[in-house]
Amino acid sequence: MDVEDWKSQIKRGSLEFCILLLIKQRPYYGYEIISVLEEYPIVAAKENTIYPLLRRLLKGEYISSSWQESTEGLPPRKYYTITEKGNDYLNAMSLEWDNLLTAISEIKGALNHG
Amino acid sequence: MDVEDWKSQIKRGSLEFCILLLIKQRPYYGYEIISVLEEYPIVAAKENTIYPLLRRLLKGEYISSSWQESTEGLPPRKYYTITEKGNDYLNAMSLEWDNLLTAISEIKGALNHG
DNA sequence: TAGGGGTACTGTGTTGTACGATGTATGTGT
DNA sequence: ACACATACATCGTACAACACAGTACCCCTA
Repeated sequence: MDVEDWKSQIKRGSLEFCILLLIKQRPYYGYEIISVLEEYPIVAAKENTIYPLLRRLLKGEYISSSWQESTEGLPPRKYYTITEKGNDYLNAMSLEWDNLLTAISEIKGALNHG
Repeated sequence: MDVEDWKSQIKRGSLEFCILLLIKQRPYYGYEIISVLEEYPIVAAKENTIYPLLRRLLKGEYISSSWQESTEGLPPRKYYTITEKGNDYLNAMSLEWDNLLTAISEIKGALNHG
C-alpha cells in the first residue's frame, strides 16, 4: 500500500473520464489514446487497460467505432466516436467530478469552518 | 455501467485521500468520519467500507488509534491520528492529485493546444 | 418494555477495473 | 536474424467498494 498502488486506484474512473473527454473532441484510435495519456503519468495506461475499457464503452454504447485504412502500409486503425448516450454520461460524470472537487476542498478546510 | 457505478469507482483512492485529509487536521473517531463524509454524497460510505479502510491505514501505520472515554455515559471512542508516515503518504498523494487535475484540464483543452 | 440513537466492529459474497503476462500481425531499420 | 514501432486483442489475478446482515453495549424516551 504505497503511492504507486494509490495511483492505480485513482485511475479507476478517472481513466474512463479522460478517454471520454478526449473522444468528445474528435475521433481517436486506440493506440493514439494510449500515446496521449502517456504524456500524463498519473493517467498513463497500457493496451491491456485501454482496450478492455474501450470495449466496455462500446458495449454500453457510449462510443462507436469504425475501421479506417492508414496510409503508407501501416495497419488499419479503429476510430472511436462518442455517441449521444456517451455525451449524456460524460455530462453526468462532469457534475460528479465537480462534486468531488468541492467535497475535497471543503474537507481540506474543515478546521476553519466548523 | 452507469453513473452510480462510476461514482463507486471514483471513490477508490478518493476515500482514502479524504480520510487522511480529515485526520491530518485533528483526531477523528470512526463514527465521526462517517458522519462528516455523509455530507458529501460523492464520498459518502458506510461502516462496512470505512472500518476496513481505517484498519488498512492502521496496518500500514499511516494512522494510529487510541481509546478515549466520552462524557455523559456515551460509549468510548476510538480516535485516529495521522502518523509521520501518514503525513508523507498524504503529501505524495496531494502531489499526484494535482497531477491528475492538471492532466484532466489539459486533456479537456486538447483541441486548442495541438 | 420496546424502540431509537450513539459507538465500535465482524462476516460473506459480488462486482468492476487496473494491470501483469502474453499473443498476433505488418513494416522498417540494422 | 533481431529489435522496434504500430495496432489490436485475450486471460487471469488482486483488491477496494459495497450490499446485506449481523454482534454488543449504554442511554433516553414513549
